[in-house]
Amino acid sequence: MEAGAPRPGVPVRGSESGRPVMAALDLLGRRWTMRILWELSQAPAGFRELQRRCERMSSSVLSTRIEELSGARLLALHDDGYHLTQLGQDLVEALNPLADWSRRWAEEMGPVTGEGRE
Amino acid sequence: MEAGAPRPGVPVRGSESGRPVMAALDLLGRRWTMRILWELSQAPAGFRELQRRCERMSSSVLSTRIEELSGARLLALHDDGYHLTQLGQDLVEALNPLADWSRRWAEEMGPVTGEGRE
DNA sequence: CCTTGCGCTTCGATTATCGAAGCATCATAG
DNA sequence: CTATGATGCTTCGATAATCGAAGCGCAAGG
Repeated sequence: MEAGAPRPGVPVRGSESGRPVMAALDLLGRRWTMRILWELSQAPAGFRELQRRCERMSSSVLSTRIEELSGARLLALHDDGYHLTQLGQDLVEALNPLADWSRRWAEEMGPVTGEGRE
Repeated sequence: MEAGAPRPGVPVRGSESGRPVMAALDLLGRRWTMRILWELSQAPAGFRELQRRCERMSSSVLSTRIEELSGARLLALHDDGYHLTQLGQDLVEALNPLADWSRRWAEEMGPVTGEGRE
């Protein structure tokens, strides 16, 4: 059985507080979740195509994540596949500063020291 | 053995691309990571105190996370305990829009149906 | 009928996380 | 010196999350 998607106002994995941001962090903190949102922000996709785009993530997990994200009203299934809701798009936008930060982080960490591959 | 902290420029759990933002998402996507950053942004804390603040998270995981986050230069240990680096503080700030979004999300999801604890 | 693609489920194997116990160290007290 | 209690951190068996290949039911095409 499913524990269900985290929702604001309800205690959540890793936090008893039920504060919205904690619920969000819990939802986003699950594997593949942010990647799915990112991919769908680029273009809608059906189940199998989404799986392909996410480097062949496990279908069982994709199924679970779709359930959670649908329940959280971040995405929905149309004729042309899954796509973000307005709420979902807003979330992706809220994540933009993180992308900016990560670039600065990359610089700070310097050109890959040590055992960089490639 | 440790796989090591994700670092920008190096392929990462859930992404072969090595794009900085994916490395960041991988790092943040691990359990307790964001919570640890959040707690340290409120005030520095030693190992055991940090564990207490995070609702008694597993010490083994805390140890692992500290290793990862230190390696990523987001926190460091001083005499007064662990505390965020500048980079770490910047990350927490980059996460602020997420907090804003989560409040709107909470509204959209409607007044907690069922047994909400407010 | 046969094949292809679809959304999605099942289930055994692998990995991540948990959590109680313990180790080594330091400080204070007796 | 011993004892006690705090620290940072590790160990390891148990549980939960994730993986991934196989398959189901359905619809469309040949």
